[in-house]
Amino acid sequence: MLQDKGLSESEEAFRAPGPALGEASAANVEPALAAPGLSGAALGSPPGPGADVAAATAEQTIENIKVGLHEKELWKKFHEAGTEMIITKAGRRMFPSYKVKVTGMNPKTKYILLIDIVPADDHRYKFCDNKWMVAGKAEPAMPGRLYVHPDSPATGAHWMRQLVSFQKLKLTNNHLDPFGHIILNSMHKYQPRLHIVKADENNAFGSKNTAFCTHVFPETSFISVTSYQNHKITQLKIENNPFAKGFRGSDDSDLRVARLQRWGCVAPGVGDRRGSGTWTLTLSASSLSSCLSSCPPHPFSKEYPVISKSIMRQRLISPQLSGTPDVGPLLGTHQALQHYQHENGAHSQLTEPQDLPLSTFPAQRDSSLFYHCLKRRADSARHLDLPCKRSYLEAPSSVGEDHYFRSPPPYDQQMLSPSYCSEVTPREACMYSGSGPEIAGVSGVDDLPPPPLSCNMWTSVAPYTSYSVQTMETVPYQPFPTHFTATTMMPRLPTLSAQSSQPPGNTHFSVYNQLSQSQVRERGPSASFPRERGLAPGCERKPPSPHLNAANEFLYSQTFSLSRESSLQYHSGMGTVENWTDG
DNA sequence: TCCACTGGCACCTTTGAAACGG
DNA sequence: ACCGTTTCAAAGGTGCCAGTGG
Repeated sequence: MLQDKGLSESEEAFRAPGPALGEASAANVEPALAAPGLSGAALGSPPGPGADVAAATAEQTIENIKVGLHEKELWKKFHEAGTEMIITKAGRRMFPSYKVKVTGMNPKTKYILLIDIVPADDHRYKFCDNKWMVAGKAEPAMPGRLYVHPDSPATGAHWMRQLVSFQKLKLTNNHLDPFGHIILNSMHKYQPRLHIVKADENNAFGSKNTAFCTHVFPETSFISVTSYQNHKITQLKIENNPFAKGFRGSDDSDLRVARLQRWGCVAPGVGDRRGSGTWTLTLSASSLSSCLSSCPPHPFSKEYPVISKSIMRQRLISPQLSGTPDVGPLLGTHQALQHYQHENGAHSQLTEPQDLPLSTFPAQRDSSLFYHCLKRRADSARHLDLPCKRSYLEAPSSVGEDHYFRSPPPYDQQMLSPSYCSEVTPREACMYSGSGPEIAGVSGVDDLPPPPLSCNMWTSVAPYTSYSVQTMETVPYQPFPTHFTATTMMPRLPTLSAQSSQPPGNTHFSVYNQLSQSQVRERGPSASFPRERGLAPGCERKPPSPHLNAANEFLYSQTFSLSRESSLQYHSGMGTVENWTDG
């Protein structure tokens, strides 16, 4: 299902100017790729000598896949300021957009790449005193959805040929979103995760080599907002997003604002390009004129940073900002504080996020690397039979994006979920959901009844911080003997992780999964699940490909497969763990 | 009164079809 | 007829802002 559009999108992203891939990706050059006949350049072209290719690809398993975050430096900039993502009813793209460079895939094997966004914690936030503070307990999570890359499934060669761009992913706060956008709660913190699922036609889900891996880049975490709270984020967006170019200060009025700003003359009312601003003019005409005349003219350059209206406005609002004579010292102080916290591990002692700016949260994970591999051994291909997932959507075909799926819910909340489809509304936005019985079977928790599937069960997505893990600077392959989920196991690294020697920018989490043979055997027949009940016309009109269904169901099932002991797997490795449950 | 949220706006980039020329 | 380039309009992505409602 290679879509030209998606391909061009990826190609465009690959050619787009900007920071190169982060160090993490640079380090992700796989030995397999360096094998004779399989150089990186050769991946996108017909392979070299067959023997070499065969030898190289034989070693390329799911755990060898490396993912590098594109524009890592940009992400880090946002991260340091506390990334915010606008969510709207109609859906808003993420910026920076999620783009990755993938290496280490088998060029001939088909993979599905998908993203889900899970709560980073169970707090609701508010922006107070120029920093994010906890404002209470999180609201029930929105129905989890997956965004499957439109190129999926595609061969490893395809994915590795160019950047994989998820820039068309959209976020919404509309609980009844009919477009399949990822639904989030405003003022909550989230963590995007990338899943790579093996989906080769000759090796589909259920075959003995089925596996998937999950990659988490802590610097991509963000707080969802309906309007920007932090002016630094606004400014970063304006400066870096081409679509926001219209808000870059480039005319005379903004020049004047910048000039005023540089000399400490805050003059609300100037710089409004459309004349529709409502700033209160606090400077007299004479003082304004004085400021203007006393400020030296300057060209736009980095030396004279552009000051947008948003900065002006927010500085006026914020007492801390309004008295600041220059943007430089302001930002410098903020960054210096963050630097201090990082350098001294100060934030590692702060257990109450209320006291922390957003930027300090991710830093707790920045210095740590989580990596795990789990071989999946399945002797049955029963779950290969993946009928069309039910759809609760009656979206027009033009907007029926089959690359959106429901995201796997957390294990613990699934178990507490009410019955399936009990409160499904016609416009319920989940496009395709997974199925239940096999999921329950996979869980391996035999004493627990299969969780009745319900849309309600998706209304809660556990924070990926539900389980703590230790710092792991090395990334050994480590088989998981028991049930495992990528959804709920996203670790909150212990606070001491900030003291790790691992550079923050070099780390991300990778989780590799593979079911045990016995687990698959215990799976009940898929047919036992009433999939077709409540099937919406939209599903029939545009059913997802079996691969996408499989991806969804696979991840879905992995969610259910978590058992308590699985979280203990995080104990293995280096480092210490204070506690394993999120208090 | 506060503040999260919404819809409309202007500005901009992107995209794709049409027009044009070699 | 084909191909490559240019032009242009529509579509869509931005942040801003006044208004709304809980």
